[in-house]
Amino acid sequence: MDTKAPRPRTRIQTEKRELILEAALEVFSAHGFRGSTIDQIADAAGMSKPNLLYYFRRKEEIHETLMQRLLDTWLAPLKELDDIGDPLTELRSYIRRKLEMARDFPRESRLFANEILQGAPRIKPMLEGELKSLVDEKAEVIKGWMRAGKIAKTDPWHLIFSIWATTQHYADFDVQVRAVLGADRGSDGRFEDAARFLEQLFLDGLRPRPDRQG
Amino acid sequence: MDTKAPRPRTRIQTEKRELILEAALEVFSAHGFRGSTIDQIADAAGMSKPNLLYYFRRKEEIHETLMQRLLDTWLAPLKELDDIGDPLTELRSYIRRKLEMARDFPRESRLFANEILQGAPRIKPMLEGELKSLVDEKAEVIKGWMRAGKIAKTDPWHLIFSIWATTQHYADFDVQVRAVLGADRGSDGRFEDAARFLEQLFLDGLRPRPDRQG
DNA sequence: CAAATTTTTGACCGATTGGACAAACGTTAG
DNA sequence: CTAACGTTTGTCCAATCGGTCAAAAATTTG
Repeated sequence: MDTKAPRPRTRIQTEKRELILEAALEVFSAHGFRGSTIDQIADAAGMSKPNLLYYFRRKEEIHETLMQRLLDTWLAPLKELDDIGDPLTELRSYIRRKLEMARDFPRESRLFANEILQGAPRIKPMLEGELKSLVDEKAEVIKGWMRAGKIAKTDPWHLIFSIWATTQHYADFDVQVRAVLGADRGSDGRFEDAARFLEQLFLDGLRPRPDRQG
Repeated sequence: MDTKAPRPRTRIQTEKRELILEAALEVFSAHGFRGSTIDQIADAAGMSKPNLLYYFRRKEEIHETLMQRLLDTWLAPLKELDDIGDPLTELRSYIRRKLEMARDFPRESRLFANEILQGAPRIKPMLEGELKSLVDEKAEVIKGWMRAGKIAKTDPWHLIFSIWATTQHYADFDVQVRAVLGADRGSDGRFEDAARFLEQLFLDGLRPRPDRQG
């Protein structure tokens, strides 16, 4: 005999769950897990607390669902880092893609940062398993490029870290970036400036070199 | 007539306040402000909650005191960035100093990261005032180096951001770094590897160049 | 020593929190 | 229409939280 068949999901259930997750992303990313209350999320989703708890039985369940979705989209750019094509171009577009994600999904970035900052209590196994495997695999690809003389020889793991750090910084430390750049420069051109800077940094560094064009 | 003269501090007061701040740093940096309870801090400090509240009347008072101290030590390395000496050497030692701080004061780094992540509710004025001034000033110094052809021309503000991001990453995302590097490489040599990598990144970038020595 | 002052504690309080629950309401299929 | 099922709400609860308070204990001062 089979155990309880999991009921199919209603139209309303699908919609409302989506609404809740969107609201929860907003709230969790701004205040962290413990800093957020079910009431806040329910408010943001335009429903009552008991109603919200009808769709997600516990606060943790919302957070878990959110994290699972997040991780897929979050690692997608790295998965796309491929051995085909010019190495420098590949890296450059990886950096650009990560920077675009920081611009377009800052809440997701902050949700992730919050989790890691607190010691990753809920996703440590994933970090040590899935994430480590993926990074190790891509590190091998990068090592290949180095052996082939296509890019400078250096530590591929720390290279990946530095790309994560510099790009996500613009989402996670957004308030600080805005404050330092000021109202004028802190707005629209910000990400284009960052993209230009990071490209130059990762390609050529700071050591002055003779102008490559007249 | 003068208003209440603020009583001088007792020996016990000085000691116990220090004990509490140390405990609070541990707890706040691990769980964030809202995620931490006075009981946790009192426990970590080896005293009862009412006893702790005898030295700091409110939870926020502990956090404020902690933040004030933090900011001084946190900005010290940037303040030391001086116009004397070789620019590349100056930048290299700034990076090294920041990396050492991430290694030696990871809790302070995480406390700061927590505050910024949540939108810097308690220190935004400082970011827009003191911090912005300091960064603007140092950006001018760096611009001078660029005009003099001592380092490559690029955006000095984003350069500073990238140094902050890459170095603090090793404190704030420590769990992730450890998980990805694994138990073996995750331990001692980690910071030396990072230092070597960052030096190479910031000086020469990734574009392959002919070996500078036989 | 004794008086004054500082430090520590146990008991307590009101507010907030995550969550339970049954009853009411809405929707839909036969 | 009506029975069955899905949805929503008001009310309630126990636990936890930040913080108070008076009184006990320890320390300092004369």
